[in-house]
Amino acid sequence: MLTDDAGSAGSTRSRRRPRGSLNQRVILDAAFAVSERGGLDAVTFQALGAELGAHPTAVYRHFRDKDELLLAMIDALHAETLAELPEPTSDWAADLAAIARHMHAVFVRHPAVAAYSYRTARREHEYQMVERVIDCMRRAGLDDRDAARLYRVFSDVSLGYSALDAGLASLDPVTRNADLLSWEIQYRALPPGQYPNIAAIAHALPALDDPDNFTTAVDLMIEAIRGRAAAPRDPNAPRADPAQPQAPW
Amino acid sequence: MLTDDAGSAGSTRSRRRPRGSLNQRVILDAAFAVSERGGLDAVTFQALGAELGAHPTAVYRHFRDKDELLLAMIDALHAETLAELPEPTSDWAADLAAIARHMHAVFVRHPAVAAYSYRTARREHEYQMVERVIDCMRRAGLDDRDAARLYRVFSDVSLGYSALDAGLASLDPVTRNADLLSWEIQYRALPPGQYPNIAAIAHALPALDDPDNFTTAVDLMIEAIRGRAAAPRDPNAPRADPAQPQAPW
DNA sequence: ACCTGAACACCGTTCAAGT
DNA sequence: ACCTGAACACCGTTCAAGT
Repeated sequence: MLTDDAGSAGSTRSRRRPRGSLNQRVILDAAFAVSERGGLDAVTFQALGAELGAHPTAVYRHFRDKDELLLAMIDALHAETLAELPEPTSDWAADLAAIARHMHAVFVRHPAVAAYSYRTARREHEYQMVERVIDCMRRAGLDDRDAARLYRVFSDVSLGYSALDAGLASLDPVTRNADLLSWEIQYRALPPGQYPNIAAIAHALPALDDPDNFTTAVDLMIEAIRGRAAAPRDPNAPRADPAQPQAPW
Repeated sequence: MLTDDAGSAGSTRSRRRPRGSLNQRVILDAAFAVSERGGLDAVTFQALGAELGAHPTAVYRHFRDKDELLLAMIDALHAETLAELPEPTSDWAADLAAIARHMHAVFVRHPAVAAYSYRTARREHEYQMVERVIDCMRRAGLDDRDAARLYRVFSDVSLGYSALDAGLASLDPVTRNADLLSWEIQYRALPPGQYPNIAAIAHALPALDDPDNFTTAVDLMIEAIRGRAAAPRDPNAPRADPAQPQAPW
């Protein structure tokens, strides 16, 4: 005997939601739905209210503020990546490439949120991603110090590059095409006298959004990690003072 | 005989600006001043008006809209990088590292703007940065196709990583410290049974904002570029169809 | 406990009006 | 040509009130 008028007339989303049916999961789904249509800027409390069939400020009962909602959306990206990731194999390099490729794919699929993902989510699924990358680094044969450093660098490069590609993908079509075309046309029209190197290789320039750019970056990182795992550490590199024992974590 | 009341009382920024003294240069300086104090969100037309001693909408005479202003700010970052960059030497690898390091330094110095720099500025100073990076790639001995691809990847990694670090730096102090501390504390408190690899190398984890992270990323890229320049191209890699001649750009 | 209504102090952008 | 004033359709967040 709810005041629910489902099935009758009314605009697309104005169905009234029964009391108590609002929760973080439902709100997150609504936030992604809105962001997919109009970008992250479209994720306003008013839009969420309309999408959910609730009052705009009802969301405040479930997320302290907008930042809290954003961090939950970022963690959802990590969750989606993990869900699609195949089990680790015996090949650390292949596993590392798979992690990066899947993360990139998920980010580009949800560009509006991904463009904001320089924030540390500090949530469960982010921890699990970290765990898997460090696992690869240790299996590569790196010592703790290199494993820790290169985990961080590999993750940051993958994240930063994915965010970059997502940022491009999340632009409104008009702006994005202007950015993309500037590489197809504008750069090839630059005066060769002033820009001789651009002119010389303009014929080979990959598109700004060529997905091979990212995979090449990942390949380069793995090649370099392989080299470092094989080579002995540079004796000139700064070292932790041996008089200070390692902390007992 | 201007209606200028300089020197008398009045609030910090309310000096009235003489007609005709507004231009893109002056507005850009004001925009950076505002963004340095309160982040990019603080760069509103009202704030610009107050900073300039002019009506908020006066800016519209000089920039079509806010996007146009933002792109000009990004190009200003490239200009600042170029201004601080030493002349190229005979060592392409050192030159490449210098370009990346200077760009990163400028980005972290202007974090609010840099966090938005996934946009292609399509302006003079961006062109000059591109020219210099491609120059290094060609001096490394790469053929046109590799020079073009690796220019793009190296630039994107440098840009993406710099934007990531800038994003972290541009957070308000409270939020930033929460993100930073999560690596100092939260990650070391994770259950070792569930996260064995994190636990194993937690003692060696670099800080989220450790500048060596970025330089390590640059070093890895250069090591891999050096490897590719030395090695003959992989014959199994996909190749352009030799029946299709190169476009005559 | 969960949600709504109304209010507050903001935004970017447009457009007619002033000088 | 350059700048101002007023208006429009929005924002996130707070808080008292309803159920």
